[in-house]
Amino acid sequence: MRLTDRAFVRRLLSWYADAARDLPWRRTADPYRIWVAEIMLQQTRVEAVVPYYERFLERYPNAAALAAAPEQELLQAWAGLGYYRRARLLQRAATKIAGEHDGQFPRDYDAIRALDGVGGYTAAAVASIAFDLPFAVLDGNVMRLLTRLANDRRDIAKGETKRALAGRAQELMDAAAPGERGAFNQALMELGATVCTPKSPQCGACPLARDCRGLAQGAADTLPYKSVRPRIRRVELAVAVVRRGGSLLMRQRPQDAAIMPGFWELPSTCGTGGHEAYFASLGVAVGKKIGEFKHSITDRRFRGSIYEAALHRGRPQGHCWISAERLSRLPVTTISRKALRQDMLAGPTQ
DNA sequence: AACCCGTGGGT
DNA sequence: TACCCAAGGGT
Repeated sequence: MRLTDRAFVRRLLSWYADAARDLPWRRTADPYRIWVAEIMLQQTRVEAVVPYYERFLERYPNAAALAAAPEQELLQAWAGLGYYRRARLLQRAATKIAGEHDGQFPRDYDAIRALDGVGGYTAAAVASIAFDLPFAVLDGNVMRLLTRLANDRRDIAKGETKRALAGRAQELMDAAAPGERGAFNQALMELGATVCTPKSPQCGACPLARDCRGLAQGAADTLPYKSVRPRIRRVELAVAVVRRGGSLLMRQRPQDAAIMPGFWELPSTCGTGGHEAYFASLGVAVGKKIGEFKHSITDRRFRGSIYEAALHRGRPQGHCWISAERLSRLPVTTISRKALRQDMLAGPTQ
């Protein structure tokens, strides 16, 4: 007996009613708060978002407050969450809401989709969760779930496959009743995130297991198939910690930098060999190595060495002395925060 | 379509 | 250790 789409929806919602995690953004009906959550959740795990979410909303409780935020303060609130373009696009969209929409969050799909930083996924998520509109989401969780259920071995890196899966997700959404749309989308993603996981899926706890063709073929954990493999670039990095009293020598990344524009960082240079020469050109004398760190940024793998250092000449071009007090209110790159943490462990110098 | 953008946790 | 990949979007 084939599972009808309506039965699929009912079984999934029944499971979700019991199994849904209690998450901060599930305790509100405010479209602004739901939107902020969805932006933070883009390519980012729930556990990483939670500590940022409440703090961010306390600071920026509505679109007008977000639109008015100083950029450095906004980036500081986002620092460590990654994909920093999201923060700027979020603010641009908030300005649009405060202006063009008169402070009212747009209530139809096309207007939501037109907001900066909102693509197909986020527009469907906000439209369904905040306004009960019948738009199906398609994210990594849903693709994994659907390909496993159908034992579908098509390549999810291809647009054609994604369009087909989006069509299937929308068919299922069309079987959801008014009042169920937001929960249905969240239930699909929740099942993908907690049961139908990429590795070692918990098929014994899955409400759809007896209708899963991937499981029947013993192949659930080999799906989905994705052709593209990223190529990894390895980068060596040397970082200098220069202290003067309670201040640190820092520099600000250019506004047009590809990575982390506008963020503050310790003086640093790529490559293993020539870091002394580079630091010398700044007037910085490198002392002993006080630590190491690792860090990944998308396809780059940084291995860093941290050096204690001193400045003899004047303050080098483009660098500033920043007190710890002021630094706490500025956006600092994660690499520099890791280096400073290591420096503190090595023993705070004078 | 292909490439770019962070970060942390799981295996 | 090395790799995978997550509630994606912009260009």
